[in-house]
Amino acid sequence: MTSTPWSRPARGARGPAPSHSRDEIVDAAIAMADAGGIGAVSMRAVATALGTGAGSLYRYLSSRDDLLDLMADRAAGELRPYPDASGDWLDGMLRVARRQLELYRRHPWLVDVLARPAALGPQSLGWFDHCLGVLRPVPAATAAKFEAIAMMIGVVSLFARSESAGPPAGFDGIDMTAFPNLIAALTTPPARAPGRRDLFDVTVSSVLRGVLAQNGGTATD
Amino acid sequence: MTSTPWSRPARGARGPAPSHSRDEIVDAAIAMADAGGIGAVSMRAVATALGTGAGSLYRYLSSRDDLLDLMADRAAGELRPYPDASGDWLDGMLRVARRQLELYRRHPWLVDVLARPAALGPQSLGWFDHCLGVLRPVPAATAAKFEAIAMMIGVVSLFARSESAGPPAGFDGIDMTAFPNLIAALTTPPARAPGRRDLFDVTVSSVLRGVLAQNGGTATD
DNA sequence: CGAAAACTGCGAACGCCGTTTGCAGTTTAG
DNA sequence: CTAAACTGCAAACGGCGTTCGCAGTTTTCG
Repeated sequence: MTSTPWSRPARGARGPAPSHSRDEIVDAAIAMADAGGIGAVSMRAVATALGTGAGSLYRYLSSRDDLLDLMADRAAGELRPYPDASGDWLDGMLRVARRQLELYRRHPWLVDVLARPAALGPQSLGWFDHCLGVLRPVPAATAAKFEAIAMMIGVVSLFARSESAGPPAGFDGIDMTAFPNLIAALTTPPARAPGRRDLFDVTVSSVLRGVLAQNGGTATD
Repeated sequence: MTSTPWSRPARGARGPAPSHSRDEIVDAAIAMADAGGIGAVSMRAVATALGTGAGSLYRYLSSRDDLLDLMADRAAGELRPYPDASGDWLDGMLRVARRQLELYRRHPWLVDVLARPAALGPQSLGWFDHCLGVLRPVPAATAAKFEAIAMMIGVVSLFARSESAGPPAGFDGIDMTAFPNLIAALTTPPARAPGRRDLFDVTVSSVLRGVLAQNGGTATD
């Protein structure tokens, strides 16, 4: 029913050879997303870049969501090779998180694609498997590890989003006198540029420690 | 140029009295979003619910984004009255965070609306002001407090998103033998339902402590 | 008072989107 | 050699946000 793109073969065995391929389409789509955001990735635009019509893409993909899933998994492949998993598990996860943040910086559209319910592909699963390997020495339940990884993904995407977002819109036409704390905060000059990298490490570490430290690994694992 | 809905008057002073109002439109839009998600809020659908045409809404709103901003600020108003700000600041922020999570549960579309660059309205600013008040006793720089609040918003939205999201899609057509850690994790029976509330509190506390504890409040504030 | 200006609602239209469909041509299976 | 299964492609469908023009209503001002 709800088949993922990886469960369907790339082509049949009867007709003429296809002029394009899934990989080629995904390449073009990623290039457009890198340049103009995920909103620039329309079936018509991708098809035009490939010199064909929008409807022709449906010979290779079952929907636009399908394409986005393929794009996400392709991008996840860029996380290879995975950082060293030996040593302290927290350091290992921090290396993973930093590498993931770099990926989000390289492909800001990934944040939007992952915010939507997505089908996991082999690259994403491989990355997930690596994370579980890093967390192997941690004496926590499996469910807790899953949640820790999910939270790490979320925190990384939060940083990526805040980096690519502009300053908050101005407060035109709003009476500010009712917000004394806000006025006080905004009128004080910004002390200095906060260490973004430190904040990232601190936050990721805090979340991982918080989620995984609540109790020992009972049950099965 | 990029005027917010709050900087534009609700109506002029010359023509006939309007048949509708911004509040009425926002009410209808929120009702539709609660029922069918943010995707169900189309200009045509909202207009139909009000017994008029899609184009007529542009007498009250300058765009659909405008409507979403108004919806978000209306929802933020539901956070009033704000929880007690006295006592330990971490407890105070936890109360704020829990109340915010309840709001997200009541209006799941809020997560999607806030993920997009939004214009802050008076209700949102009032809530922000309250947060700054709770954080007043914390000896940290203003920028750090802003980042702490932003991170708290992000973490709360992560929890809200994970609650409303279904289980991850199956792995049809993917060779699993390459992911030994994943297999091991999936074949172990789930120990027991994890304490979601505890996880929420722990995570929010971890993030706030992590972001705000890195150094004393130097500089001006 | 009367004319001009500024507003109102509204239906039609524009350009974009994802997707479906039908048709003509090509390759393979039996 | 026929029939099935595939290919590319252009047209069309329904939906979207938004714009535009028109007719009617209310206010302002000479």
